[in-house]
Amino acid sequence: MIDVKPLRYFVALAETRHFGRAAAALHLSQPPLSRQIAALETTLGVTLFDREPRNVTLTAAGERFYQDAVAILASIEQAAKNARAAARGDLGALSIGFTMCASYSVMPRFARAFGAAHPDVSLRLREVVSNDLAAQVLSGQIDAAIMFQQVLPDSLVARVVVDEPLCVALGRNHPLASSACGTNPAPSLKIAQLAGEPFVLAATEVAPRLRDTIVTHCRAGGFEPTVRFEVQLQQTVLSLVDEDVGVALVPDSMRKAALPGVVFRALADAPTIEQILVWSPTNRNPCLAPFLALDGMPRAIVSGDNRP
Amino acid sequence: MIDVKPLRYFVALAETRHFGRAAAALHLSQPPLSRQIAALETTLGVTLFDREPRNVTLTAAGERFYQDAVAILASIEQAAKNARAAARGDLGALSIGFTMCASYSVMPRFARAFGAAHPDVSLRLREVVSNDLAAQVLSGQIDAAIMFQQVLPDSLVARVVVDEPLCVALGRNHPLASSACGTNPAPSLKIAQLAGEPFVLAATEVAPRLRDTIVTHCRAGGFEPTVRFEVQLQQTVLSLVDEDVGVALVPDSMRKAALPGVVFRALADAPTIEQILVWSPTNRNPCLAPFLALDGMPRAIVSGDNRP
DNA sequence: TAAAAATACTCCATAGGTATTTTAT
DNA sequence: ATAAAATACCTATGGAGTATTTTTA
Repeated sequence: MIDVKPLRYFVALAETRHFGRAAAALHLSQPPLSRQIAALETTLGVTLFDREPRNVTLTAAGERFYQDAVAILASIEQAAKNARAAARGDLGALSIGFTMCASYSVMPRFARAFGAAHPDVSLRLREVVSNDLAAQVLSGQIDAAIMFQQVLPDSLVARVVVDEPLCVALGRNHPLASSACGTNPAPSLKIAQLAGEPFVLAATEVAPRLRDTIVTHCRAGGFEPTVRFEVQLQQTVLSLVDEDVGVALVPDSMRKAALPGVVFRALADAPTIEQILVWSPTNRNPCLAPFLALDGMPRAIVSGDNRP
Repeated sequence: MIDVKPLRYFVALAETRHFGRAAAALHLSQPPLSRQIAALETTLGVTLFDREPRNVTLTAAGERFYQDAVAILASIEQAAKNARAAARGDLGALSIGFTMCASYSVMPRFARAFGAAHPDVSLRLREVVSNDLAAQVLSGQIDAAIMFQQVLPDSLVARVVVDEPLCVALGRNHPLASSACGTNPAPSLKIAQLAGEPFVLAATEVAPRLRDTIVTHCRAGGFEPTVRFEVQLQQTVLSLVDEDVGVALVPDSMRKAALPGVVFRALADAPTIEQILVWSPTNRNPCLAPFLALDGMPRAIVSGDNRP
């Protein structure tokens, strides 16, 4: 296998077409250059230069080899740069899993900020329905996840990235929806006003904390919510409210996902629901640290160390 | 600059993830492999492997460097192959200049045969009007030329590639054209029948031998041709005949370039005109020899040695 | 404790230097 | 005759081998 040194010598000679000057440019005396070139020609089994006492020229094979050699030397330089960039986290890939609810709150902001700061890192965004995100982070399938606040394995750490109030979603024809008309801003609803309404709720296994928060708030208002429909996604919650089959408490950012038949109203003394960014502190992906260090990334630490 | 040896060692280790087995695969003992990898990491300023006593794994930077290293090693192999192919004349470029007249005779055949036998040689075909082809071959602008037979500089060699009879080109309304009707094959014309006709001829400086041949043949038929129009290209000769402004003797292969108003007729005792392939015996382009050795390439040697 | 990588130390192959010869104009 | 590349010969760097130590699961 041809070595890099002969390639560098060859390129220098091809460019000067003079053994003495090429050797000088290489900080080398002339004889070793002659020997290296001769050895290279022997290895290739090809004459690269036509030598005349005052005229060294490339053969056709030499011309071709020159093009290739220059490209090879450049690609070696580039490989070193790439390795360093990858070690810094400036080059590579980062997989982020997130519940679809996050796509209305922090995810777009993170994606824009990270993409601008690290254009050579491929950000692989994985929307998921179920709540196996923590397991995926543990197994290394994804580098980080954004999900509703929940109890995590000890080996994972997390940070709150969203803490938003819940609001009320009502069908357009619901009596409490029309009471908003004409008033600006519409007055907050009190949770007690929803007593007896059929509720649309996310399933416990998908978003336990969200469901707990809603149920607890209803109880504080003096009633037990009637769970008419149980779904997985907040988007589906709204689709059902849109059909006027029930009411719901949803994260405020879901207002972005408004459907024609859905009216949102603020909730007095609204409880908040947190979304957290979860990762493994043993994660070796150098792209993760820059992601965690993003400008505008909330700092609140939920548990453990915040360094990967 | 990183050397090839460390790259090979790195790739072997990346693929086995085991210093001992990688060293064995490299026909090497383990310590030098450890040292080379450590030196590579120092050079790059990057950790490529996470070493645990029973588990060597690539870091993110290592994964990236592995991709690049494999590509580099492959491109070095390829460069060596390319150089050898270029030396054999299987890879490169060959410039052939030719008069446009040749594009109706041998050029297409040569191009097809050469392209099939040497798919990686770029055949650069240069159509020219004037007769400076010999000068271009001498100066190295083109590797070979196809032209009408003519006197050449001593330093060039040539070979006849076409020797074709002349035929008569007449306007459709010419009396001698209509006499062909109903007879198959049309009888040959005798040159004496063209006595007194206005002739369209190529200029002496463009195709001296062709012009000489025509004039000589007319004289043998007992008349001196009246040169009404003098042009550079045989294509233009036919355009003028098409307009019925004169008659012409043209190489038989020009029948392919028939225009609507042109009728061709064979000529009794037709003189022939040769086209030659010209090259410099000192030409260093390895692609030239395969071209000269093409199957179906006529062997007749006009002058000098036929080896470049 | 054991498998495996890192380190210590030695040796030799080879790259590079100096002096000289060869070569082709 | 001369510029320039090739060759001869010597030196020294550094890569590879053997033996040993260190590491951590």
